[in-house]
Amino acid sequence: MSEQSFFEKVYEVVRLIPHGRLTSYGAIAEYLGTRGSARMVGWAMNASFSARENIPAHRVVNRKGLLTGKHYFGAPDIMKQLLESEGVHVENDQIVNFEEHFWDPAAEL
DNA sequence: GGTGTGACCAGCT
DNA sequence: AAGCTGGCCACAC
Repeated sequence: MSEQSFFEKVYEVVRLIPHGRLTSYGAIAEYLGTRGSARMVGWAMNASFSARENIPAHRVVNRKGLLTGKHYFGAPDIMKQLLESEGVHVENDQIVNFEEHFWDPAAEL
């Protein structure tokens, strides 16, 4: 298991995010044991577009529930529509009731 | 093999 | 109160 790269771990956790749920970079980083390196998770997401399989990166937002990486989806509206498509309300590039949709891998896994 | 980077987080001013 | 800086670690050149 530990043979896989850090990116692979992040990808798998992101894939395990339930439909209609959200999590933060720091939560994933903490679950992976690299709490101080939340940036690594975000960076892994950037590489996720290079990944062969589709990574639901739109389910990952920052601690404030803000769609920081929306611009990286190729269009600023894709991330928002993906979230709304899953029943998650997004307003002003921010998740509505983020705490309710928040999914903690360390708690669920 | 060293430097730079990066979709963050938390603390300090 | 709000803005800014530093720190953190893994990957690419």
